[in-house]
Amino acid sequence: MARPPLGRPRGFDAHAALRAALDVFWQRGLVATSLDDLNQAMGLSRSSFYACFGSKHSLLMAALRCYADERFAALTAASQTANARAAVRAMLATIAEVDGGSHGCFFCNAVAELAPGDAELVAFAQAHTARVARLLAATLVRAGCAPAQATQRAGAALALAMGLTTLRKAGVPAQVLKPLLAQAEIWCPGKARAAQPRRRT
Amino acid sequence: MARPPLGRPRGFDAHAALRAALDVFWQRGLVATSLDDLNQAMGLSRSSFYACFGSKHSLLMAALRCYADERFAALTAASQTANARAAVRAMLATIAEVDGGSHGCFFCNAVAELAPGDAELVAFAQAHTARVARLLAATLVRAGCAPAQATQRAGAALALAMGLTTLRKAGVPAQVLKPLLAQAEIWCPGKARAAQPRRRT
DNA sequence: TAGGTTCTGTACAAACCAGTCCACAATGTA
DNA sequence: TACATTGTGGACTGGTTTGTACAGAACCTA
Repeated sequence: MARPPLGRPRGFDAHAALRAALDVFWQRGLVATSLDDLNQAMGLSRSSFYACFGSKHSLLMAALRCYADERFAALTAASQTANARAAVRAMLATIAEVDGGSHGCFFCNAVAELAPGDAELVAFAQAHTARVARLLAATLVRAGCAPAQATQRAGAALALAMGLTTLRKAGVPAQVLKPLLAQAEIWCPGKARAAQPRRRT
Repeated sequence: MARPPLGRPRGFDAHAALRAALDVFWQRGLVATSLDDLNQAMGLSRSSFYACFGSKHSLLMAALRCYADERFAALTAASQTANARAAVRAMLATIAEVDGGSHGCFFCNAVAELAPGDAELVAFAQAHTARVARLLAATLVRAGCAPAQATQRAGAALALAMGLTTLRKAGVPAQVLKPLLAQAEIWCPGKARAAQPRRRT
């Protein structure tokens, strides 16, 4: 077992090609990107492309999975910050990608462009959304949030961060958006906020 | 003045056709929708289409403006609810379109699919986003929020509501999303919240 | 070196795309 | 009725789309 591959070996790195394809998809949009665009960016010919990736749609799904897994890994790392409140903050900043360019979140873009018409994509999006929400809720609990509230607060915080990526694409500058993320900290218990002076009116 | 139009009158209602086109764009995606799709839905031929709308892109922009204006009118109506807190709630529900289908928000979809490559769309998106945020901030102020904080809270609430539309497209059921909207009410001053028991730890 | 296996460049096919053109139909005015 | 003006149906164009076919190159084993 662990046989060396038979025949002529590939002249390219499939994962590097996938990353290149992801960038092109991200920049130009999913439907708007043609196979010629992709092959040019990946540096391979039509036959190599089809032999390796099968079709445009399966390449798209592979790129989406690649992106989502990368982001989830970054999210997991952020969630392990010692200070739980800082971990929540880091996670939300990671989701919102406020320091990224103005192309928004690739996952959100894919969902907005293809759902609900693409069943495979919706199934993946559902699963990915769920795991992110779970991780965020767990971190909120670690920050002192009651489990019963954590799910809803995690969902709201996730929506807030995702919405920021859309606002970024809509032309709102990053420096305007960045402070908005701090508004989510109101869902983290255990800290006094000058912004919330009254308890009851 | 007010001359009767010369020559043969149009055999269709341009605004109804625009609405039909909007629906097709919304359902299938912007780039993925072809002129044949559109003309079939609008019930008109290629020449009539080009005579009336000029190009696919200008039809798209017209549909987007139509949609945005309709939503902004609904938002304005919601903002005039007597009770300011209820007005905020109604505005957020309007933005999130939680009771709509699973095709999300057409405006968000358009931004996600075409920005930042489409300068005309980005310019419009920026302007529309700004007017919505302004209206929301003003309503927050009416609800008792300090003007200095209202802008940021309005931005955060807007992002939350927009994010919910993306989550909806990602396959999260509406009944899960709907209660998340209530989390935004934490930004409305003047109400006791059982969810925020401690002031300091 | 010989043979089996896998990659790759190019040509090709069939469908689809946005947009143009033109003959003709339908209207108002004189 | 004759004419000017505008809308409409359908054919047409030149280009692009995704996907396939095939001949040959590159590699491993024996």
